[in-house]
Amino acid sequence: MERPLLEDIRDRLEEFTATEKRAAHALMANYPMQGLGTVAQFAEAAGVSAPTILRFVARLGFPGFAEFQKKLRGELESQLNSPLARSDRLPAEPGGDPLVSQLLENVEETFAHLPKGELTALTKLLADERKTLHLIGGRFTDGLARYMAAHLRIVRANVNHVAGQQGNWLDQLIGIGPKDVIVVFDIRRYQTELVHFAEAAARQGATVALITDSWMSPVGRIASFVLPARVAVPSPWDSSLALMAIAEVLIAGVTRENQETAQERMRELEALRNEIDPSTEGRGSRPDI
Amino acid sequence: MERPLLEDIRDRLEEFTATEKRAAHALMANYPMQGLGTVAQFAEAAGVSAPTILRFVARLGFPGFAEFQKKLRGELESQLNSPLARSDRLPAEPGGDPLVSQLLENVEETFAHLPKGELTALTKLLADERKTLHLIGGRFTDGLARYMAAHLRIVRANVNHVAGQQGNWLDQLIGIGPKDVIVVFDIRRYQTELVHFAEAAARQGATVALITDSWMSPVGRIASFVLPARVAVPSPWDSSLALMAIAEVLIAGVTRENQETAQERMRELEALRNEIDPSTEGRGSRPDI
DNA sequence: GCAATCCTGTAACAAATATTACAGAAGCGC
DNA sequence: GCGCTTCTGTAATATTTGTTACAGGATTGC
Repeated sequence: MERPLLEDIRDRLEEFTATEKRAAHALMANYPMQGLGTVAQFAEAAGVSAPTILRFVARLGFPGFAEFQKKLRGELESQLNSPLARSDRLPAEPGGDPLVSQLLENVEETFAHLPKGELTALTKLLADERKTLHLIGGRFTDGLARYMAAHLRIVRANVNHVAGQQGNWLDQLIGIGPKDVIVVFDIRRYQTELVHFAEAAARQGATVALITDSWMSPVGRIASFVLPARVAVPSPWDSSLALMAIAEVLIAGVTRENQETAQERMRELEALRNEIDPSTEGRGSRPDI
Repeated sequence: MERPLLEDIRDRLEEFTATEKRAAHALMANYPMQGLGTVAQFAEAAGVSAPTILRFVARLGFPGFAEFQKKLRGELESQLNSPLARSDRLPAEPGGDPLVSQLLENVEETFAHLPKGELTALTKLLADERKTLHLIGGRFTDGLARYMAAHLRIVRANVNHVAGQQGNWLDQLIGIGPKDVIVVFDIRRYQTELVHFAEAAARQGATVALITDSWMSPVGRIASFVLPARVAVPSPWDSSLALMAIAEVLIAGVTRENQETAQERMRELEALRNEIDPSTEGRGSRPDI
């Protein structure tokens, strides 16, 4: 991240003219709000003329007042979106809804108790491009497997989402062996088909990783990695939110492990996309894929 | 001290017109920064015209945009000058993984800003069994649509997940009309196909509900319900966790609204299951389906 | 079905703001 | 002390922004 403008101004104070110093002091005294009004307001607060403010801003390296304000806004937005700032703005109870509170607590508790070594080891395994990944979920968790596969196949090769009719899953066991990794999402009610699939894959030498609830899917018996999540909420349903959070952390971890390959693949995808639809070029700063 | 404008807006949401609601959502999603730019910028973010923003501001009780901005500036200055905010300006080490912290913040922030009335109204609409629900997502959010559909079709009839090749989506527009509700999951990069599908459905009289990110999918222009979620995390990816949390709250809400019908359907499903596989009977205390 | 009312966007206009040109003052070097 | 350079504010201009008028579409009530 770029250093805050405030630090830059403080370091360069001695190179300013007398009136530029007054502008700098006025800004520092009420940072960043003083710079977010008009040139005239800033000038009045500093006791100088409007063109002097513009010269000050130009000396800081901005082509115009608008760019200067853009920088201040960016800093302010980052600050406002930090955790501490947010707690000051609203009551501590997010919405006061017990369901929402429990959802948050589930995610929080899940990561508080998740073995870091297990998470790190699984991340590295999933980042290993010599392996082929197969992601599979049950009736309610297939969306998570699908979500994770959609992301991983962008940052690495050989990612397969085991989809379609459950009766056809066994077809996809053909050729599975020690170079394969099976990632299973399975929460109550555990699905017998998932257990069978995972057991068969393990017999053929594949590594099995399980993302499940606290009561442990039967797949846990043969899995090399088990990541349990809190799913209980005041509702007739179990919540998959914490499993989703685990999936996102794994996705981010694999992307970080394979940073160069990931960026290469994203560029290729972007190039393909621009061939198909050039109007989407240059939309955002993060990987627009 | 005067109550924050944010709370005032949230409480008065139901008295706003459709476009004023969009202005309110846009402001709430990026409060207060969204209101500190120009009328044109605010209008673009909300997907409405500049005069609509001025009408919105007038309805809030401000004689002009300048007074509205003055109010926002005052709140922001108070916040920046509070001890908590000042301590945030110092370097701080977040406890634990910054990614996990941000995931939690996103969910927390999403529900802190989510309008309760909007959420309640959408829950009731989704619970209305005279309606047919169609859930649709993009490349990364299809899993969420799938997840929500898998739950809803257990507690009510007439739930359709719009799946398959995007080229075939238009087929599913046949027969869609005022009795249909389209639930769209769309985050950056917004998919043109989703926009087209939603626009076509709206033209045919369907109600459109959008679950999106803070920057508002273009679907927001024609949606009757908009639920924005925080998606930014310290990763090359956007996070869908907060959208997932919204989906879970809606699922729980619809289940609560249709409690008797839901229990009836769950019993029927359990009976069907026991005909096929009696060994699973009586496994758990919650609806085992 | 029609009239009245409300909502909304477009276009035009008024007002505000950012920027530039220019001239006077101040400072510095010879 | 003078000439040159730099600094600075005023005024003018260009540009941007806020606001209003108006017209078309949607909604509602009779």
